[in-house]
This record gives sequence, structure tokens and C-alpha cells, in this order.
Amino acid sequence: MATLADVARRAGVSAATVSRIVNGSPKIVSDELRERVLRAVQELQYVPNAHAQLLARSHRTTVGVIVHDVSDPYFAEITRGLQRVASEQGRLVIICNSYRDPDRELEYVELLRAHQVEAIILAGSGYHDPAFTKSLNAKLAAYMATGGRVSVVGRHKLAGDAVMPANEEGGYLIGSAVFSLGHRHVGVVAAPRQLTTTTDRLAGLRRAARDHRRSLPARRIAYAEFDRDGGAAATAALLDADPKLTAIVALNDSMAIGALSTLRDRGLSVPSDVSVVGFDDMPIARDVTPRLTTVRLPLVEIGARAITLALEAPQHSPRVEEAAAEVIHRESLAAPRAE
Amino acid sequence: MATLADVARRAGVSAATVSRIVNGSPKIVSDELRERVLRAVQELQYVPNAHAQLLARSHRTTVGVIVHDVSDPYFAEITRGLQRVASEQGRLVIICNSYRDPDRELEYVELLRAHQVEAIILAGSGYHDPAFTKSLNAKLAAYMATGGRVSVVGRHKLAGDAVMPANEEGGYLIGSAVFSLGHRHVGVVAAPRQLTTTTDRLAGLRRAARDHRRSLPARRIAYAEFDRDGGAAATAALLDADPKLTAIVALNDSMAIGALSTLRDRGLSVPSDVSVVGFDDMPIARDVTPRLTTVRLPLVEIGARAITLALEAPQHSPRVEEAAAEVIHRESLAAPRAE
DNA sequence: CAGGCGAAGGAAAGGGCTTTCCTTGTAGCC
DNA sequence: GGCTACAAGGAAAGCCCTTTCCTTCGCCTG
Repeated sequence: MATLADVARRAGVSAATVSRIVNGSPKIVSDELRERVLRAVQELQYVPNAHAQLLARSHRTTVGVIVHDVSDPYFAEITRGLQRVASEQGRLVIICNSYRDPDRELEYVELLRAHQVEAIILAGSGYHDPAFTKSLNAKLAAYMATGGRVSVVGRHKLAGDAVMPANEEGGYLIGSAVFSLGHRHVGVVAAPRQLTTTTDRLAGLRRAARDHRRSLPARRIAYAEFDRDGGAAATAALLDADPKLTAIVALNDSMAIGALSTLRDRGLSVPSDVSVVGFDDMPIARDVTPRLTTVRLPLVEIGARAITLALEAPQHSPRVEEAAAEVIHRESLAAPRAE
Repeated sequence: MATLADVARRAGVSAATVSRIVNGSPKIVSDELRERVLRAVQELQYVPNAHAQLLARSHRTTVGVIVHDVSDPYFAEITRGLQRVASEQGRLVIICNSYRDPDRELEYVELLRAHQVEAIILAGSGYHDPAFTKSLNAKLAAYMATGGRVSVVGRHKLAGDAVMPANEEGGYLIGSAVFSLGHRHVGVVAAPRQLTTTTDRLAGLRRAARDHRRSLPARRIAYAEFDRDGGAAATAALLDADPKLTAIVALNDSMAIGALSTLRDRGLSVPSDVSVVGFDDMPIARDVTPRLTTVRLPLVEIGARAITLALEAPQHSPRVEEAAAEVIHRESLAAPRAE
């Protein structure tokens, strides 16, 4: 691998000159030397060692983002918004998938610190796990103490800037849509209960139930993995427990799609037999049959705002921004059949 | 930010000792010193600077992968297989999204080289673009000349190990399935023609047509972006040009879903009016209505094999491995209605 | 013509870590 | 007791760059 010194030797100049030319420093260099150096760079196919540069330079230009899984559309959207701002600001972003494993999340914070990132953005849901939250906080505090910037998406009980998706509000809106149509037997297909996203959305649902003089008994809430197969399994369990269900609220679109699949397998049609609603408005929501009624969160914007907060100068007190939720009405929700 | 030297000072030992303990070197260190050092590490929240480590160490442990877009399920699957092997082998992987921009692809090769990666895996489709291929080859050659390893997924005319998805074969299989049912008016929803993936799949389709004494005239092939909306637009164009179409072959599942959407908008039902088939067997293929008949490629395995090739010692001549395609029969393909 | 100034390039000091090679001290052996 | 041998820790030489001074030189000014 050719080094700066090799180039300098070949061009017959000092390392300083090569560095200045390669990096386009404002210092004036004669055209002749520039020419020679550039030729040497070409001939040797020289590429600067990024690690040496990072070590020698003082300022950082990389930010890290920890998500559950970028291939999940929810995080893909957030990441897209984030990347856009990052590019605009000349920052590189390192993406880390925690796959919802708290330990891995901890490791990644360490890794990003090791890589000297300028900011860490935590985009995954928070966990109801005091021990974990405490150690995560400790790690982040150590990072922030040395000038690192942190921002989070969602509820984390972390001292840092945050963008809050309106999960509770979204739950309330979609719940109201369902209850106001007259549904009385409503099942909820929920994600693991240790995720704050789950409890927040559920809380909104409960508030909507109360407002409509309905209740959401525990037996009508099935917890499962936060994906299509989890949704399918939870729906099956709900249906077995109460065949009279007229509506199913899934806590995200993937689970709603799983619900659709189970319903189809059982010969129940949507929405005439059972209504189904989702959450997140993933792109695929408009392409399933029936098209999914769901809650839209401005995910791209959430990502963009999270990184913007992280890149701006820190304030005295942590800033918290809300991102509004909105119900997208499609075909999968209808009034229950008259009994 | 605490450094190794800070830890050494605090523990009252040399930097060498700290390094040995932190990295678990085989050299024996007394329990007492180990104890003191570990305590200092804790107290200072020390995390080694990854760049300094990479600079000081000789061996590389990171690999880079360039894909079109990880949030595309096709690449998400490949990446998953790749990540699995990487973790098993103790390697970190850097993911780069080229968004199908050749220039960005070039830049990323440079960036990965700068980051001293051990191997580069090119997972995107090749391009029919001699100028680009040439400069990419030059960059990769320079990288390989200094000990870098390269492997590619798909056809790239690159001197390196390769895993070849059976695109031609897959095209042939799905084409045969369509033609053997008696379809005579078959439209193709194709991706941009400069992608080798497109031409390979098309070639298979043409071979199937010949075998069944049919043809695939140019007017029945519509090229568009390789995504859902591209598929929807191309389908509309095809239908406008020839309303008698009885089958549509989309070159990937996203485009097939777009086709389904256009068909639905026009009140045509699938498969009774028009059959639709896709390619890639993305997870969502079984969840749309009707369930999509498509071609499965062992994507996770392709990713795993690509990185395995890259990590193994290079052979004299580049190795090329084939990955078989298989038709997955679901509901979106049926015989054409008798006229 | 001395003195000063600005332009152009180089020397060298880091930046934080790994690792080889040394030094020191102790145990073991005849 | 004198010697070897080995265990345990440290000194210091890199790894490859950036950047801050310095030096040199030609030119202008008074």
C-alpha cells in the first residue's frame, strides 16, 4: 500500500507538500510541484489512510446511528432522513443494527465511541429495563462528558436531545377510529411489552377506549415478536380466545400483515368479518389487500430532526421535539357487521 | 477523552502493560497489576481509539460491502448472510449504499480502501457501461495489488471471485412456466437495460420464448426504474400499447407489486384477467393478493458465499460459484382465459 | 545597501496505540 | 556460590498522517 511518504519521495518533495495538495489546503503551492505530486499520486494509486487522517486531524466528521434493523422499513425511512442531512453536512454515517438486543446496543455505543464519532443517534425503541437503561446511560454520559453528542428517537429516559414520535397520540387516534365505528370486541396484536413503543401505543389505545366507554381487557392483548410472523401468531391466539372479535389493532404494519395472513387462512374476510389496522404506514401498506388503514409517522423527518439536533450546539437543557401522528384511512377498517 | 497513557499513569504502570491487559495478549501479567489497570479503565471510562489501533496493528479485520440499497429486501437478505459469516469470523462490516449510482460506487471503493478494509464485496448488479467498468476495474486492481480481496455478486467482468445468481436460468424457468400455460400475449416489466441483471433475466425469458415457439417483441418490453412505482408505470404503458396482454413478467417483486397495483386500478383481476409473476421471492411476495408466483434466489446463501470467497486465500484463477434459481408457485399465475 | 516582508517549501512534533526488544529480578541447578 | 533460565514489566520504535512553526529566498522600501 503506497503511503504519503512514498508519494513525497517519488515526486521529490516533502510529505507536508503532498498532504497540502492532496487535501486542498489553502496554502499556496506552485503549479509545478502540484503537477509532479498529482502525477505521483496517479502512478502509485495513492489513497490516504483514513485512520491515520482521523488520528492526525482533530475534528470528527462521522456520526453513528444505532437502529434495530435497517432492513425494517420503519428504520429504513428514519435512516434515509438522517443520511440526507448527514450528506448535506458532509458527514459520514455508520449504521449499526442491534436486532433489538440490548447487549448489542451497549457494545455498539462502545464501538462508536472507539471510532471517535462526533454524535450517536439512538433510533431504536426504549426498553422497560432499569438495569439496562442505567448502564446505557452511564456509557452515554461518559461519551457526552468528552464532547460527544447524543440524540435519541423515542422515549429513553436519557439526558440528551430527543425526537418523540407521537406513539401515544397515534394509538389514541387509531383507537378512536376503531371504537367510534362501534367495534366492541377489539383485539390488540402487540409487540414485546418491554419496548416503550409498545406501552406508549397501548396507552393511547386505552385512552381511546375510555373515551368511548369501552375497555381493553388483558385477554384481548396478545404480545409477540414485532414482525409479520409474530403478528400472525398473535392473531391466531386472539381468535382462538375470542372468535367474536370484530377488529384487530396491530401495533405496527408488519404485524398487521401477519394478521391479514392468519385471517385469510381462516377464511375470514377483511374488513367485512374483521377489521384490521396497523401502525407506521410502511410503503407496503397501500399494496396489500385490503389496503391497510394505519397511522402515519413522519419517519424521514424524524430521522432528519434527530441528526440535526445532534449536530447543533448543545443547549443547557435537553431539547425534546414532537413528531405528529396521523391516521391514513384506507380499506381495512369498516364498521362491524350488524349482529 | 481518556487515552491509554492516562490509564497507565493512573495505574502506575507502563503503556505496554495496559495495552496487553486491555487486548488480552498472551503475555503473562500479574494479577495485581491487572487488577489496578482494570480499575483505572473503569474509573476513566477508557475506550481504546479504534483508529490508533488500526494504524498500529498490521492485520485488518473489517470488510466492506457495496450494495444498491440495504433497505431493499433483495440486498437486505444478501447482507444478512454476509453479516452472519462476518460475525463468525470476527469481522466488522461496513455497508455502503450506492443507490445505483456508478460514480458513488467508485467513490465507495476508494473510501473502503482508505479505511484499510481486508476485503470489498460488490453486491450490486453490473452495468453495461465499458467506461465505468474500466475505471472500476482499475480501482479494484490497484486495491488487489496491495493485498486487498475482492468478490462480487453477479456479472461484472471483473477479475475476482464471484457468486453468480442464476438470473438467466431463473428467467428461463419463469418464462417456461408462463409460456407452457399457453400465454401468447406476454408483457415484460423490465428494469433499466444497462443493468446486467436486467439483460440476463431477459435473455432467459427469450430462451424460454424460443423453446415454446413464441417471441418477445421489443414493444412488449417496458423499461422503468427497478422499484414499485417503476413497475406500476411500465405496466400502464404495456397495457396501453396492447390491451390484450394475458400475462406480465416483472423482473423483480417490487415491480410486480407495482404491476398488481396498476391492474387493480384498471379493474383487471389477477390471475383471471392477467397473470403476474415476479422475481426474487421477497418476503412480501406471499402477503400480497394474489400471492405472487416468483423466482427464488438463495440470497442469504449468496451473501454468505460471497464473503467466504473473499475471506479465503486467493486462488490462482478467480473462482466462480453458481447459485441456483427455483420457481415458487403461488396464485398470481394461471392459464389464460379461453378466448 | 540594510532592513523588512511575503511567498513557498520543509522539518518535526504530535495523535494513540501495538509490539519487539531489553532490563531486571528471581528461582533452579550443579 | 556462580551460573543459566525464565518470568514480568518497561522503553521505544514504529504505523501514516496533519499542522505548526521555521527556513530560505527574492523583492521592495527608505
